[in-house]
Amino acid sequence: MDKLHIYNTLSRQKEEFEPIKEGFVGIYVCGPTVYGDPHLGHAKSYVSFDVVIRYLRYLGYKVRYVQNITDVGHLTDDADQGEDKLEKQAAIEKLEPMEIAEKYTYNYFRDMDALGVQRPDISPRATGHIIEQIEMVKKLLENGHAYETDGNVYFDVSSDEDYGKLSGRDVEDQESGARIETASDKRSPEDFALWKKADDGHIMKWPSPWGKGYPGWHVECSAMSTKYLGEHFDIHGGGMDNQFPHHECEIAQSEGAFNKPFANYWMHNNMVTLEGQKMGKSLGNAISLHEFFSGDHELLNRAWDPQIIRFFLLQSHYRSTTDFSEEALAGAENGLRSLQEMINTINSAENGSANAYDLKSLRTSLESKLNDDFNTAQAIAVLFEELKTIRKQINSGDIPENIADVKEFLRSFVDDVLRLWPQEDQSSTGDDKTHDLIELLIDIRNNARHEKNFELSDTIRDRLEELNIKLMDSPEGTDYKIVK
RNA sequence: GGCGACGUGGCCGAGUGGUCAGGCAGAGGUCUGCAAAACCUCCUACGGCGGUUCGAUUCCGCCCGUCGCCUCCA
Repeated sequence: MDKLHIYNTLSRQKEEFEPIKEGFVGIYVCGPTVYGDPHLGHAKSYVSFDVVIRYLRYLGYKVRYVQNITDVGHLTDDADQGEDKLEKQAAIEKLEPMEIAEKYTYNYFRDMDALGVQRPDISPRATGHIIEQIEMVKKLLENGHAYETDGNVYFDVSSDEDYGKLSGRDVEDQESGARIETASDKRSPEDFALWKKADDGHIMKWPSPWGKGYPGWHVECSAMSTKYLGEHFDIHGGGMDNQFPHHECEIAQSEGAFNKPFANYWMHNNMVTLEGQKMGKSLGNAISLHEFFSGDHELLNRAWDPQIIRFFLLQSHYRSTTDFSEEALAGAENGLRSLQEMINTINSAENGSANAYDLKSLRTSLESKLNDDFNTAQAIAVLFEELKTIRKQINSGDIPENIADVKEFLRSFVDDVLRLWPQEDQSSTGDDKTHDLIELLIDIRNNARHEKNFELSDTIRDRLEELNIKLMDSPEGTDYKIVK
């Protein structure tokens, strides 16, 4: 595809992307509720959208990326009965709710940084936008889409003909089988809370025209996306599990308050399983990202470099489910290393004089893959094939005359967009003394080899390998690399 | 019960109505004192049963299975 196409959940098909304002993209992605450490599901979602953002920028768009931090209003249970997740965790950890929010916001960014996820341009907190949320609720009341009962304000779903258009649901069909525990003051079970009255035990509460209370979960996204991206913007993203009810409610609120379309394109990433099973605390397999990075979990045999997890995720499509297992990750690790070896070889090639490599077709081919709803899996396949070809040329001594352009392009694509560039100068690599010492040992070993003292030469090689220093002989001499 | 997605070779995973995904693992070979790396070659799958078609893994129907949502979740 020569133009960017995005699968739009609203239409259930791929559509050519056309921004509202030429050259600019406003995108909102649902962020985390900060009451626990991020896990593989977060990784899938935010790595997926990271590539979306990076690729939009690569294409030359000026992007404003907004991703909320939910620190109030998200309930543990039924939207009417549950406890606030932050307050519940605060009780467990014996901390203030805002301490919980700070702690897990910190952990969230720490782990996302490790995965190479670019930070959003704006990370608005729900608690920092109570006024905006109250204003939004007032508008909905004025427009007849909401009603107040005894300090609670609910959205009146029956007032919105379009309700269900995103998730393809028909409100009337939802009753049977679903657990219904309607709060007594709601007119209809599908109505949802915009503002909740706080009882005395509630810590996080604010004054409002309806008394002291706190905002409903869905309204924060409507209020904050509007504040930073406008009432009508380009792309809204999030996990598939949020399609209903969260995103459906956002649309209802925003379109009900402003009487204009909300987001043009809705993107949803698919879910993650672990060894074929859904992850969940009750199943005992909810491993946090931090535990993956450190290997510190009883279900894990070893630590997994964040970049391996990123690569593994990008090898599948964001709209497919991803099943994690250590076996699959090990395969991904070898694949990633081999890809990065190719990049290193190409990147260290000197200027050449052989026929130019057809960079334009590589570029076109890679772009066409990402233009097709961000098909990173195919883009990576193209990279494997093409980089292998380039390396072959370099190894045979025919370095293309445009090798500098090739390097520059790889930087912009593999590093800036996919973020799979080889990690440079890790730990001991950059140390000059270490380098000199290894070279010294290589010299000694090569002398031994000339004298056919293979016992000594092999000892040197084996002992270095024990130190994770791998020697590679070639007709041009001996090279080494430090492996992790 | 309702809505939706999916089922690809040992593993992970794209994709398509009729020549190829790709990666990992494995096998053989070239090179090497040996190994590693690199290079060459091989391993040719599409849940089951029907239907449409000259031809289906790709379209349709049914069945089986897995997963998601319908209630908090990326």
